[in-house]
Amino acid sequence: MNKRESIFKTGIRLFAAQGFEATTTLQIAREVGVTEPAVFYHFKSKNAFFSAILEQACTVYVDRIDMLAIFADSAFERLAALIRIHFAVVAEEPELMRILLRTCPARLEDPDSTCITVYRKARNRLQAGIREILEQGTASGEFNSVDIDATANMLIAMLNGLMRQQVAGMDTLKGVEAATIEFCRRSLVVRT
Amino acid sequence: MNKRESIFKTGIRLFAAQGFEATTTLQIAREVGVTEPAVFYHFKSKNAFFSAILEQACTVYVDRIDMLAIFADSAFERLAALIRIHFAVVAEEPELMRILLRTCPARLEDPDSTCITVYRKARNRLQAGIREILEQGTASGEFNSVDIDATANMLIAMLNGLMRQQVAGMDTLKGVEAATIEFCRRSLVVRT
Amino acid sequence: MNKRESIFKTGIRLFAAQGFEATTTLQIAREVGVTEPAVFYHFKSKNAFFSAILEQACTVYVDRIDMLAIFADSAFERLAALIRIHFAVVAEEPELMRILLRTCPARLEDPDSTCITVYRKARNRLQAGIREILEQGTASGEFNSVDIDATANMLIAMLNGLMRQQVAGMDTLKGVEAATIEFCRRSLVVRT
Amino acid sequence: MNKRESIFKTGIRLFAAQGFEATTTLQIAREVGVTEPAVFYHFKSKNAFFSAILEQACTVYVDRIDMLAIFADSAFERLAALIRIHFAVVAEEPELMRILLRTCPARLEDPDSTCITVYRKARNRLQAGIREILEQGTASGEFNSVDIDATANMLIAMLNGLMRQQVAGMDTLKGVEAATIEFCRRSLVVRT
DNA sequence: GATGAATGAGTGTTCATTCAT
DNA sequence: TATGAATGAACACTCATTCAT
Repeated sequence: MNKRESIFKTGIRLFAAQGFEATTTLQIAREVGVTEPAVFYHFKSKNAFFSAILEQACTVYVDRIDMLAIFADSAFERLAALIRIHFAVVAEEPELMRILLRTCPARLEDPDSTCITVYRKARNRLQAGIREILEQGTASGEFNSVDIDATANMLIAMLNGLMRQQVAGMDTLKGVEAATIEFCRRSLVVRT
Repeated sequence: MNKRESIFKTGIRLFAAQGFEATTTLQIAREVGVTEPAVFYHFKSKNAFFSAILEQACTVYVDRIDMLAIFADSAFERLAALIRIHFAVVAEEPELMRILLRTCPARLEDPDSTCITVYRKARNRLQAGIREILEQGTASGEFNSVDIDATANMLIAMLNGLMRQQVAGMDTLKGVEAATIEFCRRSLVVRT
Repeated sequence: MNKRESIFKTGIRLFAAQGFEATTTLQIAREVGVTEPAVFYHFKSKNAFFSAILEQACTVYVDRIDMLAIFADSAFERLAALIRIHFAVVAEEPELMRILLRTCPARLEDPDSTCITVYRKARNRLQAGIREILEQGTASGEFNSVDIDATANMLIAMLNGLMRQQVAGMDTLKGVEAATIEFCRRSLVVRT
Repeated sequence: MNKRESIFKTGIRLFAAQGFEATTTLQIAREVGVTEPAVFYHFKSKNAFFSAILEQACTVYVDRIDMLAIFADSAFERLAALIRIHFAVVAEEPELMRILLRTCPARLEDPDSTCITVYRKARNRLQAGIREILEQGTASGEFNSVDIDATANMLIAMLNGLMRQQVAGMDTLKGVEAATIEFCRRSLVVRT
């Protein structure tokens, strides 16, 4: 069994549960069953360790967003898929998403890591994806006409808020996903 | 000038800018121009100090939510007012709201304070308010029929996400507020 | 009794006996009878602590060199006084002089302190003093003519070497001082 | 190419540049291009490694001193040769001499090595050599009569100081060597 | 001969907190 | 009210060294 892997996974669990500052390298080591320097053998520093985890969290998220490219039926179906993805990724990787959402921007600027690059990619993919959906939808007449920039911003905030709610709450109300999709459908899709 | 007040205000500023862990009592004392024990004279502990600030943040927020009771024209107007309030309170008290939003749940369970009570009151007020609006709107035929619980949850998540976006971003897109209101209007209000 | 003073004196003793790296802040604290953070309360860091000590060592040394200005009888008497001073200062403050001599240049460049300034002042005073003596002696015909720069350098090296020998050896041969003075007299003073 | 040799040479370079404590075995290994345990394969411990280097430094030095036995023209010529040798050995092996001069006595008492033996031999050879020169010179009437023990000590201190000056300074004043020899000639050689 | 992994024992430093004054 | 001095407990991190492979 790979000890580096164990350390990594324990790190994810503890950082997710307690946050970066409240988690000590000694605690991680103890839970894995190694000594503290072992953590530093596998990862250059606590910062670098956290960055590696954060990078994976970003990667997991970005990968899901990128899968959307295939769904091209209608603008609304793409939006619905985007919403579903945000619920699904929290359900699948709740700890990584909790870390991703809780990480304050200051930590991202850590010079030890390439993590900020991945983080920005995640943000940009989402923003670009939503804007594209709105543009496609309004251009084709499928959607009511809206202020694209502002509505895109609002939708990002909404998805962010929903993920946080899901991540925080132990009770995952399944109805929220459906309600969100319907809410958007009524608001955006032109009635025939 | 009141020293307790100075300490309190400096605490708000620093906790908002750096978070709880990254802010030290020594730093607060220095910025105020007193010595460290002076902070402990006025506040029992760092936790208690932070709780006092957090309580004020909750109070400020709850007070705004409670003001809504007066606006009773239509269900949608109440919802719109609620949205506007969330933008307004961030604009008026950005530091307090930043503290409120960034505070991780673990910190709220501090036994030193009554802060969690106020915090839960805030959450409950909002939840109750939104549910009431949705019930009123659907009952009167003003709104389309929706899953009230799930939609209320979604709206709370959305407001939360929007506040965070506003609090984090230096660029306050004014259009987002209008876009959000319009988004909700199209989704909820029955077309005539 | 002043604890800061105790820490300072213990620092001198231990740094002199063991050097900078081999002396730990914990050890200093224990010998004083306080806890480790007490050292950091009185001195910003181990570096800054050492710099303060080094500064005092430089000051003690510079003060002795400066006293020489009064002795103005003959060039040779001034040189003899300079030599005597180097023996005397080691006898009076052996620990400070040991620290001064052992300090490697790298440590002097510590940005925490003004210590390098004092150190350079010490070097320059000595160099200027010796050159002045040689110039005065050769100009007045009291000394044989010599290469002033090179001879000054040699004399500095000799004084340095003698101080080290004195500082290192527990057996302070009193004869060395006299032998050194006579050695220089025979070499420099013109025979009549 | 011999790896043990590479490690040895890199050790000399780093110990000379940074001193014993500030040089880590990991750093040595990396600069050589091997892993840390490789250093421990070739040398029992860091102490033993350093001792081996120190021993070579001593040997190099002792060998030069011993060469002097051949020069037997006059007492003064032997002394001049001794001085020249001290300048030459620094010019030829600056790193080894830097290590030799900077090594604090505590390190020499390492029980892992025979290094102290060689070190003492170096000291004793020099001391014996100088005393012999002085005895020969005074006995034959070539030198003025001096306190032999004390003058020998002074000359050792002087040579030590000069080596340090040479080792520390990047500016090797060639004049110093000549000035030193002339200084000693004037002081010791009886005028005819 | 050499390495990857791991460790025991420290190292300087920080921080909330206390207490006599 | 407020401070100077001090502390207990921790923290991230380092280093020489070991050992199975």
